[in-house]
Amino acid sequence: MSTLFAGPFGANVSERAQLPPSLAISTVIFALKPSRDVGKPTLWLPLVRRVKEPFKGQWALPGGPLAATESLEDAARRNLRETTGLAPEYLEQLYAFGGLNRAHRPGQGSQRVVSIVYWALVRPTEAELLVEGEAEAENVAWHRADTAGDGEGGLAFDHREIIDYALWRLRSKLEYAQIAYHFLGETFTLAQLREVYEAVLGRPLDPANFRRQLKSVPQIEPTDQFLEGGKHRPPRLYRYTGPAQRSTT
Amino acid sequence: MSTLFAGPFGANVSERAQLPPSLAISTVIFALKPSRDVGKPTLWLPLVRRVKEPFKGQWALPGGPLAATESLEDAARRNLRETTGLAPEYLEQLYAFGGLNRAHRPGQGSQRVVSIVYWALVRPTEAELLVEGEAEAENVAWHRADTAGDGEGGLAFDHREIIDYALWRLRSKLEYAQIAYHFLGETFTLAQLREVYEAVLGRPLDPANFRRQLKSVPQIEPTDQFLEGGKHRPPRLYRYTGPAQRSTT
DNA sequence: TTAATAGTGTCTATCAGACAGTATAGT
DNA sequence: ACTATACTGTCTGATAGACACTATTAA
Repeated sequence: MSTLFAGPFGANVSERAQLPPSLAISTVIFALKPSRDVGKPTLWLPLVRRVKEPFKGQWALPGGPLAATESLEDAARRNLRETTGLAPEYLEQLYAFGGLNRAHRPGQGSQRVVSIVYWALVRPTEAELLVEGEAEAENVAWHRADTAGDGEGGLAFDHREIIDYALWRLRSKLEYAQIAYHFLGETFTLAQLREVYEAVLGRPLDPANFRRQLKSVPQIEPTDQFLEGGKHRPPRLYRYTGPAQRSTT
Repeated sequence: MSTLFAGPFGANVSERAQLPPSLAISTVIFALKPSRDVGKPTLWLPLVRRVKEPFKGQWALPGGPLAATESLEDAARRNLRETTGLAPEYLEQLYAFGGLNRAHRPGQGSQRVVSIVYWALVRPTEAELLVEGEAEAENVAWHRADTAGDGEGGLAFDHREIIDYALWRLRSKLEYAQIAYHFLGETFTLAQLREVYEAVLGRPLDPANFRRQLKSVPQIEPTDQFLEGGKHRPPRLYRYTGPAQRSTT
């Protein structure tokens, strides 16, 4: 606290002190997409290019200010729809970020911003909406979750750290909660579900043990359909019949 | 969304729509205190009495507005110190609450408030500061966490729901993280630690199994001291040597 | 027939819960 | 000696990881 007014930017700090902090909502939207580099699907997320300073031209999480007549979650859904055209079924609050120096480049004064960040999981069908979608599509693009911003001078604001935190939360939650289905379609094979786990956790899983564990979950019901078209024995399709969204955290 | 402007309070809603949402910080402070009703220690928390409308005279979580030059966590610590005199060593963000109708009694218009809520665990020695402490002590009092506000027309705002959510988070986190020590002093017996778990989880635990599990945690080191003064065989005192605060969530 | 994945069975180490049994203090 | 709690040992059922083995399709 005592170092707060020290340093070359003291004038900016005291200037900012006059303004009340403003509130913004951002969202980390995870989708599983096949990656050319790796043979297996990996985690991707849509980012929007900044058209204004600060960080003009750099990539940032979709988001915007909080309107006065909507709840936090409604604001997240609206911003998502407006900026990327997505309407994810799974949406949960991640964290409120309120550090002092996150709204501007170091040394440039601007208003203090507190961001309430949500995270979402979308299916491939939902993710396609983005590709065909909006007019401003050239300013929205998918990036790999683990490397977004790497060779481009980094992401805007503290969004790289926010994504890393969201990745950590996704991994933690996947291990004890039933959320992997939100990456997949209505029906899926156990191998597809295992690919989700492997992509998120970053390590291979034993197919036999994975099958045994998942079969003990009553919410995963086998259908009488099989996935045709593969080169080999067609796998059975399963369906998730549990609640669409689990309780918070 | 379509029902937002319906109903008898539409005028208030549109009035609020002109104002930007304001930001507040509140904190749920848990302490373990012996309870007269039950023989065992139970969870308590300090509440402050509202001196202004809305909810004047009712009990509320300690908190206040966010100053422009402090981080969210600093704001939580400052509000805590000012309202209750407490300086907890364990402090973590709980959730950001931003529903439309949480800042006022139903039917009374007022500005929209978004609250970022922190939760804290304090030791008995820290908790005593409150008793002797501040001048406005008559407006600060300890309440049982599970029943606070029950026979008094309820707590102010949505604070009863916030406390219930914090209780749920505390129970969840206790089961997989090393946080129970923050309720205890520098050294403690395994029976005391077990009492913390039993009070938080609300169920008895087998002393033998609890001992075996805790002994497999290297951060819990036995001292060569024993707790004298009991009526029976003196138990060994242990010390927690891990990091003071674990990573977020 | 072969390749490749789907799916089953089984062995083992680990661990949580239950609980019997021993140790040691105050009274 | 008695009692209450501290502390240890052991049995059992459940489960995760490793991995051998069988089944079924397309080419």
